[in-house]
Amino acid sequence: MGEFNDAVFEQVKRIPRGKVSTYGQIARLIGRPRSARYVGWALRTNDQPVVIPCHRVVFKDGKLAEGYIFGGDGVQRKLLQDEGVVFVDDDHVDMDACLWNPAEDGLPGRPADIDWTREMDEGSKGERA
DNA sequence: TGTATGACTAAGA
DNA sequence: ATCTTAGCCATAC
Repeated sequence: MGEFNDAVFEQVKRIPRGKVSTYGQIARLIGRPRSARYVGWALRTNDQPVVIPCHRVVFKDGKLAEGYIFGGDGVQRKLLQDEGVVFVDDDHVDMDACLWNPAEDGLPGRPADIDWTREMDEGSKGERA
């Protein structure tokens, strides 16, 4: 395994029930803002249902990954809905209401006024409008 | 060893 | 909304 994978799982496990995160958001949290793609790869190689709530990780636009491995089509959506996640249609989570804000759950040293819902790249990291 | 390949995302067409 | 391309990590062969 590697630090990258471990860091991914560490962050995914922090996603609270009823909320979702995105691949890109996880990537930024572990300091690899350009590696969103490999977050999915990490989860792929270690699907531990329940222990690691990877069903709470979705696309930035709220869409669910198509080739979800847990059990097939619709399973991920059902899991999320059971947790209280709201869907705007069959394939899209209501990101406006359900996107997890990492700065909200007592993370030390992280200003609460950073807008984590916005994409950031290396250059603008930590800056606010 | 080297290469191919993915549960992504932003930007441009 | 859909399609392409670049970016860049861990694995499988």
